[in-house]
Amino acid sequence: MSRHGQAAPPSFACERGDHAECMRDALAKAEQVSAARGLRLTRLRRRVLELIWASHTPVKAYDLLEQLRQEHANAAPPTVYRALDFLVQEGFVHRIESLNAYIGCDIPERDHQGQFLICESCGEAAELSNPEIEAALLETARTLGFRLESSLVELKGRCARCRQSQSA
Amino acid sequence: MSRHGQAAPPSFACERGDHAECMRDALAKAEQVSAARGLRLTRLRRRVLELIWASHTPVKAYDLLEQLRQEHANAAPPTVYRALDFLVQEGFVHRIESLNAYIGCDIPERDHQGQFLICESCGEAAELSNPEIEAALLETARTLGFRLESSLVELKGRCARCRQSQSA
DNA sequence: TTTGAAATGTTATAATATTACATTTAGAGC
DNA sequence: GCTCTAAATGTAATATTATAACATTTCAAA
Ligand SMILES: [Zn+2]
Ligand SMILES: [Zn+2]
Ligand SMILES: [Zn+2]
Ligand SMILES: [Zn+2]
Repeated sequence: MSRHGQAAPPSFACERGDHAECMRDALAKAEQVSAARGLRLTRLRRRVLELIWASHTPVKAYDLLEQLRQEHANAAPPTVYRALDFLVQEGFVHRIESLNAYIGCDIPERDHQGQFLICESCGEAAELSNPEIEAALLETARTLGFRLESSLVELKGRCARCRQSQSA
Repeated sequence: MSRHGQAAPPSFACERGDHAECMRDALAKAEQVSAARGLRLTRLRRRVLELIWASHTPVKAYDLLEQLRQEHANAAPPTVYRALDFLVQEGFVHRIESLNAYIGCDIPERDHQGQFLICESCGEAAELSNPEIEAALLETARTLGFRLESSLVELKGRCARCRQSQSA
């Protein structure tokens, strides 16, 4: 239920009609996880997380800053970068390196790195966790005697919806 | 032959004793490929490529700029960024997104995206092209109806040599 | 030899991120 | 409740990375 239209394929990134639901769930989970870990999800950090989830596409630090300033006159770059550091550190958001942008993660309780599909047409990004990709990465590292600490996978192209709606 | 020491494992990135050889080969290949494609590998572009190959680790744009300035007083940011744009575009170098840095590619004749292993201890980076990783990425994209245009894989950790020499 | 496109020069500025130090806040222990 | 401390935030300055805009030069094709 709660689909946008009849014929359009679902968004690959968020299939719910109401993205605000995603946000509420994410914030609730962030509260939970923070409590469990003894972290301080302060008003500021929570608000930054909320602003990130409010967007359908990955958000840039200075866009967050601009939004913050409207409700918090003395917000400055460190304000947002510190909040982002915390949120990334704890897995509530991922940084997408190829975009210098941030996106919420809906499974912060699981320790992992993001793998992303990014549509260059609509700008949406979807997180994957494909065990085959992970296995191939681990195996490659192992073969080369490399101790893998972190991995970054960012795939760009066009999502199904954009291909369909734009004749390609 | 041409090994560095007795017991040390070879560098995972460049196993030749003389890295200058890598550079000479890369420049010769760049000349070849440029001629074949009707490209202008100008003195400036060639020099930037040479500076990139001269380093054992990925090089940052402003480090290149600083080096260029010593022999070319009016070098400015656009000087280096334009050369880099050309070199990346034509596949002579890859950009490593997670480092904001550039590294030479020794197979510019083959159209591909880099996949990298990056040692966080010695800073060296090695390009891979693991067909299993590629297959897993393609398959994932296909399954989601995504038309894949480019992919980015950057793996960080510690190389065999660093693990051995630093007791881990 | 003209001439037009590509490359480079030049200046300025945009976009992204961090350092350093001061102040405030929130919770632990009393 | 107080006190103390560590964490979080405020604040100013600056570092790093990258691009825009327009002028000039170079180079090869016609
Ligand atoms: Zn995630
Ligand atoms: Zn799309
Ligand atoms: Zn390559
Ligand atoms: Zn190493």
